[in-house]
Amino acid sequence: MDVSHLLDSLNPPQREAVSAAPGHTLVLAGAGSGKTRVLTHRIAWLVEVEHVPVWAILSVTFTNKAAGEMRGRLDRLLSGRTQGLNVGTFHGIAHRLLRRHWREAQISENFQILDADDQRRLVKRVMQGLNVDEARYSPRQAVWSINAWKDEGKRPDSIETRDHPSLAVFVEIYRAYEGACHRGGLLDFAELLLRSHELWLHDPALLAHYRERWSYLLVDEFQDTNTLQYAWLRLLAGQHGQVFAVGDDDQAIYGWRGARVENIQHFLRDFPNVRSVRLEQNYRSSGTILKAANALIARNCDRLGKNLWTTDGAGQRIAVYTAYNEQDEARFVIERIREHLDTGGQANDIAILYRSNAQSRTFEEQLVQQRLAYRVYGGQRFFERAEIKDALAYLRLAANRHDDAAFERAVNTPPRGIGDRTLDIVRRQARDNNSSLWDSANQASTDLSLGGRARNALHSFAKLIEQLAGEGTRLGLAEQIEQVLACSQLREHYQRDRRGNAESRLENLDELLNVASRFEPTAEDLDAGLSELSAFLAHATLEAGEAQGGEGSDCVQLMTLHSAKGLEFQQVFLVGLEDGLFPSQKSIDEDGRLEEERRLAYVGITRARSHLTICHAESRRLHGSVMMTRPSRFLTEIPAELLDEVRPRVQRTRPLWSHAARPARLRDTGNESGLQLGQPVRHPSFGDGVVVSAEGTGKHTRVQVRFENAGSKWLVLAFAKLTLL
DNA sequence: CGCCGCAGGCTTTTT
DNA sequence: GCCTGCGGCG
Repeated sequence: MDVSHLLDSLNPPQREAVSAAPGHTLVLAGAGSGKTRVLTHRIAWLVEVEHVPVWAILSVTFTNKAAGEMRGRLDRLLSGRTQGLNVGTFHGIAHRLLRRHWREAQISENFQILDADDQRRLVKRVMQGLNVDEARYSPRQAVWSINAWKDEGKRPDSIETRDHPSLAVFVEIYRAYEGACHRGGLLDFAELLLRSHELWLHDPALLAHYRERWSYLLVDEFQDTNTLQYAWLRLLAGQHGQVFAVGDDDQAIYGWRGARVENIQHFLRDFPNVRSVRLEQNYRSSGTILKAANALIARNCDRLGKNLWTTDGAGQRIAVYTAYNEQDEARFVIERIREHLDTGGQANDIAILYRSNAQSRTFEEQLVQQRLAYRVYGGQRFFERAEIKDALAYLRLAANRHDDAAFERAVNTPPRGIGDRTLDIVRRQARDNNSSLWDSANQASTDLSLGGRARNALHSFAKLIEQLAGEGTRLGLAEQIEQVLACSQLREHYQRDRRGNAESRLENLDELLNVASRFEPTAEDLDAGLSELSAFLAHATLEAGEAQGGEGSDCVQLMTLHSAKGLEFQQVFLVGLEDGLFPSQKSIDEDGRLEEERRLAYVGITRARSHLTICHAESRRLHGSVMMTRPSRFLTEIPAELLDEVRPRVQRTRPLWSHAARPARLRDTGNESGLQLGQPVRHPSFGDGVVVSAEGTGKHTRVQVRFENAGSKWLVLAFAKLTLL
């Protein structure tokens, strides 16, 4: 068998991974080392050389984008022989599994998926039903706890609360929320995974079937798996399944949402005879950029250890610019971009990467001013827009009357005289009878606990939904949505909306019709028994779509470091490298969180192909007040000989501000209190520190002091016993 | 019902 | 500083 077309384009370690003998394989793939290539070629190898039937292969990714990319590459590599090959996200695969086995999983046949927003609302409702004091127990935290528990595979009964009474409140919320989800046929994202895991656990025959069926498992971004996903994979693999895991512990940046890098080590421990392969040759960045990345990441402990190298030359040094403030930083970056464009460069080559979304604003303002095309990643996605969710809520309700989340949304949007008073009665009744809002509303519209007007309103709402459900079954998806928009008067509602965005809302609704008319359920959807409507609704929630269009157009890209993972750009501007921003203050304050920030910096640096520019500002407006900043510790961790200071760094020893450059608000505070930003001070209990920010006047003056050993504190000047040093 | 004003929060994001 | 959500009022 001639396998040259699968191996020729690969380097020796890549080849080793792709052609690995049967068994488990761990590929530690450094940034830019061709991991997707290895994954796709491995699948092709299994199919063409090992003669594994495509349906026996399950390839799991985290994002739809990654899954789509993989599918596209495989189509080319296998020249279209990918019928029946399973490539998908953890959630997508779990979803299909549950659609097919809803009975065994003990869930409603036409269950709906809750997105983060639906989940938040529902948890809040549940908390109100339980009379939980929202000031003491925030809905935010409740949602977070529930998701964290689910990600750990825990149900309310298996959570130990004896030592933590306050935890018990959250467990009760979790329990009540589970009840509400069950009644409404609703599954949140984590539930998809947890349910399918439990489905296998409780149904050995079914598990055996899937173990038999999917005996070749491939996992991308293995460092991002959480406890539940790992358990899911391990269960599915069993004794005979072969796992091919690809990951990079140095690019693990999602620990804060439950990802466990340790799963890489667990894989080596839990699975027998894992062959591991390191991919360290980098095909993306210049030698200098790789040196910087290597030096930085070498400061982390507990690494599996990798050192990126390239056959390319050193290339340019990394430019470092010290700006006055965030305005100056943006001005500098945009000037550089102008230069690049003026010398014939493409805007597409350029990315501005930052730690937090709030930073994009300054850049956007100046890009607009300079009339440069740009695109900001992140933000609201298409199917998460209020008007879209409003329209879909009617369809959801038509498909499943007991969907309380959809009911809450649709019942009074547009306003039809079903106010909070009425709804509260409906909600209480639903709670008392353990029924859905729909049933409760229908009951309320006949009994006399409500006024006539409210009864009528509820009654006509119910009629509307029945009508949509009745006529809808004969219509195509787009017609069905059109019918919703017309009959519910949603369209008029948005037309009347004169808060300035009526136009874009209507455009979005039109786009919804477009999307719906183009939509076709996949073979897998149909296979799992989904109707066109259910498939569309699931698609809307599981693949909420791009946040912004303009994908193909030539523009500068702005995004957070997190969203930049997996991408590469000719020229990267890494901005806001200041302690407190990047690394973020929270990760400095809390123990053991710095390494993840450092990995984030590593991800940022390794996005650049040839030009990397790092910026930091000496002062920055953050949460409303101006802060003095220090260059990020990560900047000092890059060897100086790799850096090129664009402007000599201002001496950190006084004067920090020339009189003219000092912002007015700061000057005021400075004059009155005799304190200057940067002033070293001593506090009787916190020790020595430096004034980094100030606000207020007279006896209300508060200063922020960054103490050497006690972190940052806001102190009221009149009371704090500060000594000037 | 809908508008307005105030308080509180505030890193990162996918599914 | 900006956004969200809530409560009060017309």
